[in-house]
Amino acid sequence: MNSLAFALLAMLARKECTGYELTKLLELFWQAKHSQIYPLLAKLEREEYVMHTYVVQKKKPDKKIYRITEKGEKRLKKWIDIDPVVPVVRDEFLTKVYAIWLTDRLRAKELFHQRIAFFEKELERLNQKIELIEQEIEDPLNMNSPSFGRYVIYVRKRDLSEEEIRWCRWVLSMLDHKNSSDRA
Amino acid sequence: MNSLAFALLAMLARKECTGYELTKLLELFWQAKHSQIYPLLAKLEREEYVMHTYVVQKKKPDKKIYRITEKGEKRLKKWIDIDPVVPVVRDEFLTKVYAIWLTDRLRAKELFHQRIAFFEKELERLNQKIELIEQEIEDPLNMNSPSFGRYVIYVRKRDLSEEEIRWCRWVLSMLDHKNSSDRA
DNA sequence: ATCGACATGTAATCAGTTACATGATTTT
DNA sequence: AAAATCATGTAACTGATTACATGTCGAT
Repeated sequence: MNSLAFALLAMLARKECTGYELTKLLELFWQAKHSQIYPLLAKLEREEYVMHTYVVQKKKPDKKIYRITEKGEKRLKKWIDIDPVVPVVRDEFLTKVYAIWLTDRLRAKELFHQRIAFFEKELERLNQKIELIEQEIEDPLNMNSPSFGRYVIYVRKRDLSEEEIRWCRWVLSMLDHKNSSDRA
Repeated sequence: MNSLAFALLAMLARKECTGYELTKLLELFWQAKHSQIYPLLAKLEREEYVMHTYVVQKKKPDKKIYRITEKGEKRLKKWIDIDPVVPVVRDEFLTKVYAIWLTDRLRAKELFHQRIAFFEKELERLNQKIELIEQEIEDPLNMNSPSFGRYVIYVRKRDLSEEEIRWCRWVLSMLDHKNSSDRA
């Protein structure tokens, strides 16, 4: 049972999903390709943490709807009680920022402008999602609601995106004001 | 040449390091164990992106000090010009938050209190680092300074840590006020 | 006396990505 | 006519972690 397995269980505890749906829903906090998810779902089923029903469709490919089992929910609950491991972040952008003194000011500014553009698009998407949840769920801020976690995670992502943009603008202002001596 | 290879080059472009030092310095934006770093340094050396000098020590184990080569710096500069891939974040804490409705309020609060404690310790460490850079480097906000990137990355991490703490406190306030009906 | 810092490496395993494979329907 | 969405899977490879291996010095 690895972290991804628990991420799948956490998703399925809230609502039943196909592997295809899980791949997309998981992007919120644990990126994984379908090639990793399908075999893992099969493994979780062999170990009786999840089960599926096969649904035949005519206009679309057939699908497997997965549900969490009693055993799966118990396992998940027990896992929540042990302390989470430290987060891992791997971001190529930061490596480029680290080495930015090797570049010229133009490329430096471009890098940050692109980053801002990326997070502004993210912001828009996240705000839409948040509004949608607020409309659909009667009380997403009641922690007994299965949507509580999902809701606050979206809010977190929005807040952090906004902070990231603020930081980018701050760096850009430094890039504009401070550098009279540009080697390039 | 993978992302980690460029992270190593970016580090070595700023200053020469041993593999041991790189392992620790890298934590700032790309976590990797020494078992991944040592073989990769050897590979980068075979490909002439870095070179090392062997230093014999008496009170400590001997070490290899790595430096970036001309070829390495050229390769790194070229890489900065291509667009960074999207960041990957994998954080078990968020999976637990997603599934928090399955737990009782006590555990929920504990989870967020622990998270706050973790980031407060981080904050302290980061602020110390930032102060140190401000003392040591005459003008860290000049983008021609090899410490520019390092400096702004520390500031970013501090800002994001503060935002994370604010968000945790917000969730905690929800956990306190909103839940009259607790199943546990 | 035990633990952490310094320092480098390999082997085995696990996790994650890319590519291969198929195929209907809907949108551009 | 081409691309995107839906839908599931396997194979090959690359990236990352854990465990094995060694050894001194200084601090507690």
